[in-house]
Amino acid sequence: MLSNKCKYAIRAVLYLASQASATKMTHGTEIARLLKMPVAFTVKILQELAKKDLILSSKGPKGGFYINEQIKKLPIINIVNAIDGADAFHRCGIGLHKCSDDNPCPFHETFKAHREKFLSTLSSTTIGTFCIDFNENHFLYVQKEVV
Amino acid sequence: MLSNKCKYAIRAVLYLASQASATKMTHGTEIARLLKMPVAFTVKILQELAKKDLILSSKGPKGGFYINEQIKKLPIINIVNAIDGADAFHRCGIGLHKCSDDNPCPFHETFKAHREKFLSTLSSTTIGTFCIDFNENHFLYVQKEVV
DNA sequence: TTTAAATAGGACAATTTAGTCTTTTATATA
DNA sequence: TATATAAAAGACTAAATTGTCCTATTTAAA
Repeated sequence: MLSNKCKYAIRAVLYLASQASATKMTHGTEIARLLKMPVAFTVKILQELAKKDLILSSKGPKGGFYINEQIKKLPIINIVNAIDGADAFHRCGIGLHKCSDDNPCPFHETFKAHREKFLSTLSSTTIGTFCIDFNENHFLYVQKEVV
Repeated sequence: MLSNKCKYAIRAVLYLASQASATKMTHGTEIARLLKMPVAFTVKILQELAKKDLILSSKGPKGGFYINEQIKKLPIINIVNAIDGADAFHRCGIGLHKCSDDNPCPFHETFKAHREKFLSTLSSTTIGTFCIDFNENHFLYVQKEVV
């Protein structure tokens, strides 16, 4: 459904949200270390998110990435759209491009229902929802083991 | 959710099901051509399915791939398990390996609920369900355009 | 029995995704 | 102002996925 890159992006933004009460910045390396994600790749993703105005950044010492009130109002789906593209949630479950409501594949109904529900949750949940203390919700973000 | 390879596999098996009334064999190249899928890759997938006893094959002239009554009883999920592995339907929506019912990520409930629904459809729908005439249901299988 | 048509098997190539490294630019602070 | 720290940018590398190609084996039928 979502690419690894996109999953990393969501986790990183959720982390930034958890730090947002202090309007504190965290640099990319630190975020990657805390969330146990690949360092250089994480920084790349953060830079991409910043360029697309989904997070904010500041260069130099004490710099890093952060979010503000405006960004807290954005839904999580914006991250998905920015990283995986807007059609990530409109593909047929068995890969038929011509599959549609009018021309449904055998799994169209059930698959669409699943996809749409997940989509609607991502659309109605804002980044601000996750402005809760990181330490309290550690398990939400951190990959404790790699499979 | 499913890899391209797996989607090709499902479409190929659905096609074989549509031909099963005549217990007719179709060779790999023909299946690929009819379903507009990459030829060599399709044949590879068919061979893999045959090796895993999800379809039957016969070498030589007039040979090809086909299914029998026993195979018609198998659920579609068996194809997914054979190609993508059994855990394809048990991964967290945002990639957290430690996410579970006890330790749910923020999207756990909604994602799981509908993933399970899709899984259950694939588990309860047998290959035999698709033993209907190919020509009548052409649009189900054929990729009419490549995006 | 020869031939041609098909699967079986495995090496190989291309593409996409995932990830690193190096250099440049901006900025806080000593 | 000098220095160190961090993002920005882009080239590069690695791994996984998606495919192709070639050779061997089996088998139906002329």
